[in-house]
Amino acid sequence: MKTSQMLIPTLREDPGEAEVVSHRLMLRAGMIRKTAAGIYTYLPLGLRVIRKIERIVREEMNRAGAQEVLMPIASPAELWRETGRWDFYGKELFRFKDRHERDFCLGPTHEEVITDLVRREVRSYRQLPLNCYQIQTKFRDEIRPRFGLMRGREFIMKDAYSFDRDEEGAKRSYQSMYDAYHRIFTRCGLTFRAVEADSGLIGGSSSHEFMVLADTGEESVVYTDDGAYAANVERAELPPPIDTPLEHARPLNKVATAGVGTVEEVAAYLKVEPHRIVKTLIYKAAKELVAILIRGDHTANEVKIKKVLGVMDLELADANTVMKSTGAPIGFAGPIGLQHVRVVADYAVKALSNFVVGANEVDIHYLDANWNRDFAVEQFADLRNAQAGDAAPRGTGTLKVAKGIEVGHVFMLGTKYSRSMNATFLDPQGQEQFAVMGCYGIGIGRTAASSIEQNHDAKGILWPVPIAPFHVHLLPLSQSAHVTQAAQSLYDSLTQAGVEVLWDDRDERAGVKFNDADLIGAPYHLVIGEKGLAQGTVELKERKTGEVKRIPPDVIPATISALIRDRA
RNA sequence: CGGGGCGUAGCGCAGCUCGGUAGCGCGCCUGCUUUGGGAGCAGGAUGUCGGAGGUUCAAAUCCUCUCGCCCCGACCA
Repeated sequence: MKTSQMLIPTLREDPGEAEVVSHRLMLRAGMIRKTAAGIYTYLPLGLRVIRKIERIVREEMNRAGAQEVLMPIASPAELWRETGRWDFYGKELFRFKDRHERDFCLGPTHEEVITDLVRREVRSYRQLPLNCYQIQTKFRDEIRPRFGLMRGREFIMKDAYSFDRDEEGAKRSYQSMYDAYHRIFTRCGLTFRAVEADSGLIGGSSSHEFMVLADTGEESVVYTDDGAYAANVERAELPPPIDTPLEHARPLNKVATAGVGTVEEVAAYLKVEPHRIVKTLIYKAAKELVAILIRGDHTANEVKIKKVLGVMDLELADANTVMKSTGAPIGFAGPIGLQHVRVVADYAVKALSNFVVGANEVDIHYLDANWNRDFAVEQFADLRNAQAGDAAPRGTGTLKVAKGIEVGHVFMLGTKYSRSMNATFLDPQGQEQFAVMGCYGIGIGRTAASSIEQNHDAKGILWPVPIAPFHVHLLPLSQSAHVTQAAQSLYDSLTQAGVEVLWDDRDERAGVKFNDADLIGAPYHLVIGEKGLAQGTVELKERKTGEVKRIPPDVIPATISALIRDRA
């Protein structure tokens, strides 16, 4: 392709709206443009990358025995009402009505639609296992879309759904998708980690997230160096403390702590370590108020709290509610003397004695509080996020923390959807059974963005060969006849050899071409200049390393084909 | 939804405090020169100042409402 014939609107300056690297570079390289918040148009270069990733995904899905289908984007509310998700999915579901006032939504995921298909078409165990996938645009009206393709409201996703006769079969399907995901992200050139995850809104029993390790990631993962354990922080289970004898309890002691409310302030003011402070978080759990006790240096995990309390809705109480229920402003709540509020504490609190708590009075804290003497704890449980240095849940070692971008997620669904939608088949004994399901997603655009997060430098993108929009950027530095002729001949021979070439045929100065080429990030640049041609060579530059080789034009096609084959 | 910020030429921004001709850089168009890391000179085009209403002789500027966007927190591929 010639640059002059492609829409590649590169930007010299960073657009004001973009914060993270991948978003900035995709805009600057002319790959995407925003149409509305979280909704993007893919320009030719961006689309080429998307298509490359899709191709890899297709190949691996097919290899794993999944079949491609294409479900509708619009789906009727009835299906969603069957599983309860019409209400449960909430505001994130893009809803609309047709001319007859019937409710529809734009699909955020397709468990309902595929299960509806399968319950109609699958009668016998002989038709199972079945695994269908699609690559399609999804819609989720995210509270806060951000970071370009990283979190859009409209995005391209590969979603697959497996149906098996039994739990054993479902596990095999799950494993086969898990393995396929490994191959996909490896082929895309990403550094990633599969971690244990929570199954969230989709539901089901077990799940893994595929996390691309990058500082801009919105997720935190914990892992051990030996690789024996890796999980989303939200998910990582922390065991109860080993029963060690508590210190001798000192008398309870009230102290003035004027104007210091946060753990850091209290710690500094009273000269105690944050881990000797217990913070009391007042939550609204469904209709009732609950005090959650967490050690000062820990953070609460709302997913875990929801599970322990058995509620769906959980939010921190507002200032007024805290004032009313504890008698003091936020920052001074404590478990001692608290009325009409359940008290649930994290395991770590159980191992503490003589700690600091709020006194439910303005500017007052207690020193040397003890849970077994001064107040009643209804239950101790795992309520906090794992953090660096915690003991690993299973096996040996301590946990480390890293930031990650979730590019894929695999779930064991069990019979959650087949039951609620009555998707059954007849087993060999003629008995009706519910199909055992799994579902598997990959964010295609997010995968592209993640690659940029991991592969870029100050000048632009460094695409890995398999997903690069072009393999080679051909850069003739003059408009003279013999340079143009050399470019044409290289373009022809490379194209014939199956190499994808972007030919910068614009009448621009060398600097402009170099800078655009660095920005766009094709793995190889071919520079054709008068000087080189006079010596019978052109320059082959590897974008990533900057390494330059001067090579006679006639051996270029073979050289580049070999390089690309090695890295594909 | 809560908190913070921004909407002025294609892009990046100034002008707003203190009302009075709408500006700068880059890009774009024409010509000449130049041509290995974002050229020089000369000439030129481009604005409902996000929108609506109000105050005023006069509004980008002051007031009210509204829409959009970005950033920080609770959701997810």
